[in-house]
Amino acid sequence: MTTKAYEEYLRDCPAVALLSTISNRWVSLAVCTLGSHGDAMRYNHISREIPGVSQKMLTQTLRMLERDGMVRRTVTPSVPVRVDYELTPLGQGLYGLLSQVRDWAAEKTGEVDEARARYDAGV
Amino acid sequence: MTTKAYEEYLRDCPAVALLSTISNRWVSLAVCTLGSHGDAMRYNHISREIPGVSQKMLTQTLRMLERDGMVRRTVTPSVPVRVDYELTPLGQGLYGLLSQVRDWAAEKTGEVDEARARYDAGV
DNA sequence: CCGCATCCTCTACGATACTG
DNA sequence: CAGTATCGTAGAGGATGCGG
Repeated sequence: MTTKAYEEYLRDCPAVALLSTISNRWVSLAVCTLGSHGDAMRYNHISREIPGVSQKMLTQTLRMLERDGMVRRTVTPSVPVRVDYELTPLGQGLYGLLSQVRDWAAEKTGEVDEARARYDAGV
Repeated sequence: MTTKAYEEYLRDCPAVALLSTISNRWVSLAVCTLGSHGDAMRYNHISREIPGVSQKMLTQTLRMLERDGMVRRTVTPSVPVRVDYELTPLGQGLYGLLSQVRDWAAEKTGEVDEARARYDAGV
């Protein structure tokens, strides 16, 4: 439900609000997918790169990113329709950060796994 | 439910799995709070810095971070009990990244707001 | 091919109450 | 103070089917 106090926090501190909307697995996966590919990608291409994402969530996430100015959506009215997505400069800026988080995650996976094993054993 | 394909994706690609667990608002808020404060913080102190977070979510998040080796939890058995949380070197590494995302969010808030206004008007 | 609408299921999360 | 335990709900998110 998100408390009243939290909603006020978000209203008073837009940076936290934006951080909160960015801190979402579908957002980071979508941005990283688009960013690492480099140029525009078709809808099905993106969905293939994120195995298991439902079209609902993918569409919803891409729309949100488009609304926030992170992604440009281009419709080519052929038959069948062709829709391309690409990061805007703003989105590329975010990708620059998120890709570092992704790389950090890749590098630290082992360390985290060990910590988990230690924690689970120590209980 | 998270599809079978997605679960396999997480299993096959631990970096994505870790990225997904990090990409969570409570995680980023907790890490940023601990990181920007610099040294150890008591439970109530953290909760005051994140207005509106429920104790349930805060405890759950801190436990997860502790299990993943990002946070050290220190219990001082006085009366009443005193519990301190601080980032481990691993957690500090993550903070180094997340703080950049936070700063970026702060800087780009205006740009995002404009994009939203444009999008909403354009519909 | 892209994606909206519908329905339905789970689970994330909040509220509340109780303990060492 | 710093939790745990329990319960209830809103909303995330998946499955399915239709339409341009």
